[in-house]
Amino acid sequence: MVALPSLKGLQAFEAAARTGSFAAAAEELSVSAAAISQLIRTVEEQMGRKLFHRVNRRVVLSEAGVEMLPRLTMAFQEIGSVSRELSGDAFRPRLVVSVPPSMAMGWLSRRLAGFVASHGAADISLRGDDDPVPFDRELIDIRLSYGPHYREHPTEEIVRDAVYPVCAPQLSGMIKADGDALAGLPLIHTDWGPTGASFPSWRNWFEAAGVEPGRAAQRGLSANSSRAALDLAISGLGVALAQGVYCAEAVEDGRLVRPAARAIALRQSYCLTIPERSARRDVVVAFRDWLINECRRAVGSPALC
Amino acid sequence: MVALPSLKGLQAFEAAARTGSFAAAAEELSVSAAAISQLIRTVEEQMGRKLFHRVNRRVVLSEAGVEMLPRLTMAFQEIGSVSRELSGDAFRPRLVVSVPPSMAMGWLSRRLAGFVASHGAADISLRGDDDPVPFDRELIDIRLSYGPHYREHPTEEIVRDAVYPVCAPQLSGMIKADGDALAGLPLIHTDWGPTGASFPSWRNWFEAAGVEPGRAAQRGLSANSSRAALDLAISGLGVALAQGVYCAEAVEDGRLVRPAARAIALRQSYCLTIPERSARRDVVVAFRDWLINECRRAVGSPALC
DNA sequence: AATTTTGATAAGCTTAACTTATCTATCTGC
DNA sequence: GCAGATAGATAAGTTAAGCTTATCAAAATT
Repeated sequence: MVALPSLKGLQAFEAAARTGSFAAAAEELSVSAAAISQLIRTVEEQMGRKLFHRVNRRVVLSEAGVEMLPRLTMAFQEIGSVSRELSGDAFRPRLVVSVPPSMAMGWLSRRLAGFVASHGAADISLRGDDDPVPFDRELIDIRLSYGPHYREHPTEEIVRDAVYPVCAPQLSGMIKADGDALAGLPLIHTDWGPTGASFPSWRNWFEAAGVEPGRAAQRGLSANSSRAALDLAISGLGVALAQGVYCAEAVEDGRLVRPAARAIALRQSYCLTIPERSARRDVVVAFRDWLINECRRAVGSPALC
Repeated sequence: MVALPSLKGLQAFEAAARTGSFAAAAEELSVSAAAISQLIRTVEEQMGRKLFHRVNRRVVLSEAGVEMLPRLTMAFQEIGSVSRELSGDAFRPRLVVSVPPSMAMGWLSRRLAGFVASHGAADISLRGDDDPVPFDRELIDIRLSYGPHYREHPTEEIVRDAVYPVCAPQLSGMIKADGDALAGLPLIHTDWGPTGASFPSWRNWFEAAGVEPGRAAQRGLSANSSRAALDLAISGLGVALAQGVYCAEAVEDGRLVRPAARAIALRQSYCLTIPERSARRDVVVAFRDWLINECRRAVGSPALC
């Protein structure tokens, strides 16, 4: 940062530009109107550019001023908000969590109450984002993603998941031996979305099982999210190829069964990325530990076949 | 804003916390170390809270300090960046445009060069977002969405689109009379996604055409985006139900034909939302005019049947 | 053990930031 | 059209926020 102009000057400009009058800005900052006038003149000199057009004892923002105002407003608002929280007697830490959209919707939001219960209250912002996420612009504290993107930030592999067939118990009557076990059952295809472009399809599963898929692997229902596919499976509409994280719970409590044991490990692990700046914050560390635990518990052991 | 503590004090704190040392902060801000020490002490007194733990002639950030540092860093960076742009001899205006993901990918990114060519250079950030979008956090200047969300910001209806069947010219050989024209053709189903939850399906189209859809309306290919559906149609794999904006161009240049004339108007118009703060910026106004024009041209007249 | 480094504190100085006062152009209400 | 109010510019003088230098002490470094 070289030769930053006076912060007070910029603050005066911001207030004057936002309110549209030097007088109003003076009132807002509890100083005299003359002070505002001088500060802004100084900034204009330092910048070498007019920020206001003086016309008829009235001021209108110059183009440069119009362009820059929103960003300054945001910055000063953030500073004000930080100081207010800091001077209050207690502050709630903020935690910005980003996960793939499919997780944000059901899986994580259902479990989040558990974290809030076991740790203190925090202002948690849960975001469903596809990679890549803008860590700095959004001040994201922790990101869960499939595979290690973000070489520029410390990243750890959490757990390697697998996909395997699941269906409702009613459907499992038709099961024969592994391999062509699924011959008669309707298949549910999942459109994994951008996050899971490399996820196995039914075709891959049949290949791994050493079975000629026949026509079955092409037809059937399809859903455009893991979540939707699972719901269809639970409703008994077919066999879905599901990730352990999402379905292990339902398998354990009996809503789903595994008509065939073969699982295909995903090519990459789930990864946790925490930018340097957030790594030392207590909430972030606590959330990291909690999340890793939840992920491993969710995947469970049954996935490993 | 009541009793904001000294901006310089916060700036000193930010630099010291980020670099981890008063001495380094002093160097960065080109002042003496004593100045930093005093400024930070003052801020701590005003806040009524320690920001650093003094231990052994060394300082470590307090919890409060750790929590607040990233936000302050971002705010001061933004201020620095604004001033640098302002004091440079020319500044490129920033323009943050948000559209539904399906538009960001192909439709808009292909046309954007046209805007850049006809107007000056600008730092354009093109975002594909689902509604609702966080106008203020992201400083979005202009948002195109399907239907009027955002009552809190000035919003205008741009154009009402329609969906109609399109297919590759090779497929159109099998066309009979309107109505059951599509009887023999494979249908491509589109998963409109959250943006277009209310978009018409093939079932709706057949109903509007007064034809019993039979089994055809249920089977066939499906794609999880308008874009993908159109690509399939152009490849000759079937008839897609497409929005005018996306397909009018391909219809005009002959890559697609309309095997049946009936179109269904969408329930809502495309809407443009521009928050107050951005409404007076030149780039924003120019982009608004350009975008409206592009949308209307893209929809074209053939949609209106 | 000597040297360097880092932060705290004190005393005093500089000047950015502020106030008050005065002036002028414009708008408002009769 | 004329008082009165209003908004900003400018000048001159004041204040205190912010700065420096100097000194000290604890630790780390050599």
